[in-house]
Amino acid sequence: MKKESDFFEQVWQVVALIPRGRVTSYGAIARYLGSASASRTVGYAMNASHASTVRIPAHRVVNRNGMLTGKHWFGGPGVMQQLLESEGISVVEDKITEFEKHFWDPNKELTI
DNA sequence: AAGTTGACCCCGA
DNA sequence: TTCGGGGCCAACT
Repeated sequence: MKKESDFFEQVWQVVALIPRGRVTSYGAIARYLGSASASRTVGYAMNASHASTVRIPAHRVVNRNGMLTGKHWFGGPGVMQQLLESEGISVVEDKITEFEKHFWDPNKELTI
């Protein structure tokens, strides 16, 4: 069988499992996949999220500081923030307020 | 095959 | 506090 479980698909799976109103970080996903230092690759996978057949809530994935680094990739500035606010997440200056409260760690919530 | 890129993360000055 | 450099992994050219 062809390895459907590409790194991208694994990332998409985790992101797709993010509950509404929660966010996670690239590093957390990378660790969940086993490659703790592959945080950069996780972001790269997000770039290819549009290739996935399922909708990938990439707006729920932010950097370690809770900053919306990839908002520009959503087709326009403010789109990512609006999506987060729509889920009850406050975003100020491209940063998620109370990021710790909204943080969702796959290693913690999900069982490997 | 080799070099470059990327929506990152960590440490030092 | 802000700024700079290094490291890590996978995909792209």
